[in-house]
Amino acid sequence: MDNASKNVSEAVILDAARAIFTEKGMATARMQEIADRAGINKALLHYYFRSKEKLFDRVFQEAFQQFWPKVEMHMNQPVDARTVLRGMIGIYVDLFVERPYLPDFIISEINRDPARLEGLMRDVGVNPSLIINYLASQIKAGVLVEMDPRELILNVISLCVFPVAGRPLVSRFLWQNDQEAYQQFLINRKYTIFFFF
Amino acid sequence: MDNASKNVSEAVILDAARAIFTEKGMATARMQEIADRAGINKALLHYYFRSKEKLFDRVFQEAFQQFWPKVEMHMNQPVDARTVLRGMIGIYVDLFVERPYLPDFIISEINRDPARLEGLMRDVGVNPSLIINYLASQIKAGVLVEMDPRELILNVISLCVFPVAGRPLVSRFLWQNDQEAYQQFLINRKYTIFFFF
DNA sequence: GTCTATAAAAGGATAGAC
DNA sequence: GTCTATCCTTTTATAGAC
Repeated sequence: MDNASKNVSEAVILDAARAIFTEKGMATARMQEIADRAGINKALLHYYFRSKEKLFDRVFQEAFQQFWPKVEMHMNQPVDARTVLRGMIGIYVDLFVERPYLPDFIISEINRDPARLEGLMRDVGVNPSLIINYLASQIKAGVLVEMDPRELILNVISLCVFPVAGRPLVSRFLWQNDQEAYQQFLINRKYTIFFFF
Repeated sequence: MDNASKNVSEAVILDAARAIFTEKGMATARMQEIADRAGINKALLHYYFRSKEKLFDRVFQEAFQQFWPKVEMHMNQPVDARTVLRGMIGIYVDLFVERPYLPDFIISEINRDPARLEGLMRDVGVNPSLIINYLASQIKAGVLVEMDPRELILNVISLCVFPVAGRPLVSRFLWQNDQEAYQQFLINRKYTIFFFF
């Protein structure tokens, strides 16, 4: 199909779909709402993407990719492991400041259909053993705290993800709904999380 | 209404609704599926609880209560703060081993409708300042690590919640889908999380 | 490629018999 | 209290004109 012949480009639709899907999830999102946001008609959605499911798949794969930051780049730099770790935390904190709905979106939809994972990992080209082996060697060398490397990764991600995914809960319970203060706290996490390791 | 006149008790329906709602969430859950699981007819669901929304509210309030463990009990015991903290971690680990869908259920539904929080906190009688003040005094006394008490609580809960909420993701990525090993790891967290503090 | 109008399906809710 | 049958609304998906 010729791209020049498309007036409302796929990109416009995908932007709208991304916003609605990540905020509401597959089950709650409505095709009508996506069409409205894209400034087009419902029928046109089905013209570009045959079904809600197919549109969702596109959006979700892109979101899943975001969630697996390219930490491999950092690993090859001539810096020590603590700097790599600091960089990884920074990537997540920045990502979630920009896209706060991402964590709960990924978690919920994977829980809804875990079988989806296999295809995603293949398509996105994820290779966890790279980072695990790197951390293992650095731990053995005494550069990082003594800990199972998988547990190290899991702890870092836990500390990055939950404060964002559980934001309404946490900001209400612990910050008395002071959204400014909580937002600042989340940004500062770039440094405070690192103190643990 | 007379309880003796009920053959299929509310409890049976609530058990079924709890299982379906916590696993699939409000939007994905189907009244038909809840009825099937309870071994009854769809119409009977509406007889006991007028609507899906009302049935969901009952289930969700009960789930929300579970999520706010009664740590106040522990605080009044003549034990040091580190023991209280260890007890709090144990409560969460045990709860999530028993009800693994709880964390994502709470997080997702609160994100879907944050306004719900106010009513819930009133009904359940939550008072966060109790535990915050207790931890603050213990930190000042040097019993616990130097840290904003709210951040301390948030970190503990993050480390307890994410490994469960993100289980399919984490067990596939980092444990190569070895469910037995991952389950054992989750149980062991009762001790490993505590090492951080 | 984009629209209006409409079909088709799914799912929550009610009527009425027993 | 429990069931079968049915209604009604919502929402996805398609037909067909321009």
